[in-house]
Amino acid sequence: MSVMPDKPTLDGLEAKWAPVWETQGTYKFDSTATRDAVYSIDTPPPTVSGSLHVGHVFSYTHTDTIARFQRMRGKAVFYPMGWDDNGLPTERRVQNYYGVAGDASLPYDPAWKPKYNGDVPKDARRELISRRNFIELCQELTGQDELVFENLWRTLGLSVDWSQTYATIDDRSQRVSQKAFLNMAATGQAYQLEAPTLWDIDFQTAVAQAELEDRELPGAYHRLAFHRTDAQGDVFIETTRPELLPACVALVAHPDDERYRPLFGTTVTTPLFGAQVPVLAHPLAQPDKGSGIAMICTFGDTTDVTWWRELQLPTRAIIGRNGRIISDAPEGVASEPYARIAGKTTKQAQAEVVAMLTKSGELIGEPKKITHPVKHFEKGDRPLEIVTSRQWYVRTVANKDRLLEFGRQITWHPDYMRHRYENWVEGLNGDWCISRQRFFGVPFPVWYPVTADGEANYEAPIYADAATLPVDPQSTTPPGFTEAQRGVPGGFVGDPDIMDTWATSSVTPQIAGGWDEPGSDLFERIYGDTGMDLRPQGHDIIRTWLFTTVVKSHAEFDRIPWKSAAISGWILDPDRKKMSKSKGNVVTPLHMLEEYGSDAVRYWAASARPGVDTAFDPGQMKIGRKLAIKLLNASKFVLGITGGAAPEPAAITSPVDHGIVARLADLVADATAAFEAYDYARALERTESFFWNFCDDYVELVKNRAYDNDGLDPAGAASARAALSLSLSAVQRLLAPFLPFVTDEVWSWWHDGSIHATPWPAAAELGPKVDESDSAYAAATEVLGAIRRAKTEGKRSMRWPVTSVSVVADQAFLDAVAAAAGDIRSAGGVSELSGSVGDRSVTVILAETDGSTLRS
RNA sequence: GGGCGAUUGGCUCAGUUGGUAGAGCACCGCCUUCACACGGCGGGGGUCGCAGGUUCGAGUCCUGCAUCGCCCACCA
Repeated sequence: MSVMPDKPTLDGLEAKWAPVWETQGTYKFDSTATRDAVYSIDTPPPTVSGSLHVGHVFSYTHTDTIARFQRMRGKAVFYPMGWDDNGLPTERRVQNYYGVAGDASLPYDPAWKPKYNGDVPKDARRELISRRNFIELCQELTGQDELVFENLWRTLGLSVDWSQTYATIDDRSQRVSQKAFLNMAATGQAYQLEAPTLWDIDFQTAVAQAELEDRELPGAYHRLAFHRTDAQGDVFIETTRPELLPACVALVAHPDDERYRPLFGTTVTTPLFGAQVPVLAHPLAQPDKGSGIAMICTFGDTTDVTWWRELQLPTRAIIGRNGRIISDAPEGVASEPYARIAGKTTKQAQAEVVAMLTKSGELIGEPKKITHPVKHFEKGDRPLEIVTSRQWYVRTVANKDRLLEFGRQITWHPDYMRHRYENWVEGLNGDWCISRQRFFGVPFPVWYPVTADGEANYEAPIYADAATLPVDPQSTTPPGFTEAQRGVPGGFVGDPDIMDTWATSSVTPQIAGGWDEPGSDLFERIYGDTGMDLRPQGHDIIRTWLFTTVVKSHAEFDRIPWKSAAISGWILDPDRKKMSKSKGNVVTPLHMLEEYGSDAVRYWAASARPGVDTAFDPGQMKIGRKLAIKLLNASKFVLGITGGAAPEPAAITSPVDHGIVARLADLVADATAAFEAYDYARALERTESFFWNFCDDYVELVKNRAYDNDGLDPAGAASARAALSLSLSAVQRLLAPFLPFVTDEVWSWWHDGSIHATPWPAAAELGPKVDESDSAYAAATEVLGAIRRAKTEGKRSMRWPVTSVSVVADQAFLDAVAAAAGDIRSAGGVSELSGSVGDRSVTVILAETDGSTLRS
């Protein structure tokens, strides 16, 4: 127990209580609890290379209120924290922070040190360093970032068990990712394939469907003349990408399109490049697009890939991995015009092709300017291209039905978020490409034999032994080989790629739960046969993190990964635009916590309905701060009356006291049900509403009786004190998930031990519920309201005496008033209180003088 | 094109089995030392996006429409 200060304040409560929770292990997971006694949370690992913003504070607070509720309900809460330091965002941050770039061909230099530390001059050239040096820098910088994050989370009051942390690039995560991969490869759920792939020409890597986004870009329809080989004239197509003309392998129109039906099966010659291509029919061709007939290029977009595959067309690839036109013309394409675009970017090539077409007269009319959606890698700047490459894939399309069924098995909060998932799964048009041609990530635990003629044989991958994980095939050798055999005929090569960041994030339950750790039964306790309890996350990553986790859980366990998914909304600017850094309106979270106090910021976050996009609103934080201050003062006042004695429900005898307790019982039931349905916002709103009513009306009504200054009514005093104590205890605990700092402070004034380790209020502790008892309290409140109104209208203070109050009402109301008469007279300063039957009215007559002269 | 959500006082939002519209902020007025001026009390202010329908009765259920926002899609 700690001493109740004379002037309670919120200042310093974060610094006071966060260390206490740490040293007392308040949030430590009970690793002996069995699965049914555990509540496990698949915490989102924040991207440490990014900056924390109010959106993080917002959504992590939501999860924390749930964690705290479950803990008070008696569950052993497994609430870990992960750091997402894997992947491109970290690479980019390291490149900019240290002024370096990775180069896989360079040897490792153990003595190398970075020249800059976040102070890279604008004109500095990037120093090329080895992959291993680069990765060491990534680990160094993310280590620093993690400390900043942890500090913020502790200040915010997240009830995370800080002994349960992981990083998505640490050995454990790598081991789990690789083990999951090996298992999928063994069952055929993962496979490799040489095929056209979405490709980012700047990052020089394959990307997955889930990482695409459309961006509106200006473009133009170019009307081109293809020549019929039967000399019957020309066929006109419209294209936005004339530079792909040499990659054209066919024309295609809808099978029912009368205009082109006669042409099906014939051959035409491409303008400029003179290639012979067939005219074919396919139902994906849209008669109302352009001229209704399109050129198929290898590859302009994903539709081209579909046509190419389904019509079994040849390949004329002209775009290289760097986004430039490759040097050699494809088979059947005129080499002279091709030489003029070879080596150029697509943009330069387009200008050149248009110039040549104009000269040859095969460009009909002026290009028609349009804007159209173009596919981009969500983290990239230039449009994606499609290039043929060998990649690893995880099966999704073949499992659609099962994945949809899993989506229905998961309980979604709010429920309608389920549609996002279903929409995505139903729209899948290719398996999940999980390999990336990057540096910082989890390598594939795979080698390939090198044949006698020096080529890697991808058909016979050598998988790492699971017991040796994690492995980096670039620096370790497969069983039975020596390092000297690397890259030589008869030897081996390591798979050079790393996994998609989601390939690791999608096993966060396994990573956090120590799935692969010998001798650990943690995973059984937190996952077991049911999956974890909760996955909290944003709706923007349903198609990535949520979906891929379900995919992995399906592949490994054929089971949903968690019972519930709680989807948070976004933080919007006050003007309802999505908050973004580029607009310069991101508020620094730590500054915000310092300015308003952590409890106040948490109040703002918890006021938002689950899943609802919410405006950043300092006003709401001020209200939260007022609530916290009110709790300090009301607690001090009530404890001053009761002396901090434990509540004794049996002492409650007054109808007014029964009234507040009955309302309290309703509140407890309501808040509990709301929390069980993940509606923390409702639980908060109800509790807050009760609490203000308790302070403004109930406390005012009974405080004189509770003091019992003249000692005439000890039973009445005991009754009031018991109800005050009972209410205060319950309210403090009901607010604990939202305002952890101030509630532990006020709880410590009359209890040993943290409020956060105390049971959630239950109906049983409130004593037997007395029905109808609310009417005395309700009547008292109404009459007191009339008295206050009279004083306000008479421009008197609330302490001004009242000569008489006459209540006219039905008998039931009069009885209720009579039952509360003592409290009404005392609280209102009423000399005479009378009642008569009739239409309800309350007449208040104020005293002529306030009587202060008499008193003195 | 398909899907989802939102639309309630100036602002931000509640309104859970359909029963005469609520809160906070803002605004106006009143009240100061005895829990709280980081306070208390009171007041004004809304035909609940529009149009139909079901019902004794609809902010609440059904249909259609409008506006805004988001997700998805094979937009040559």
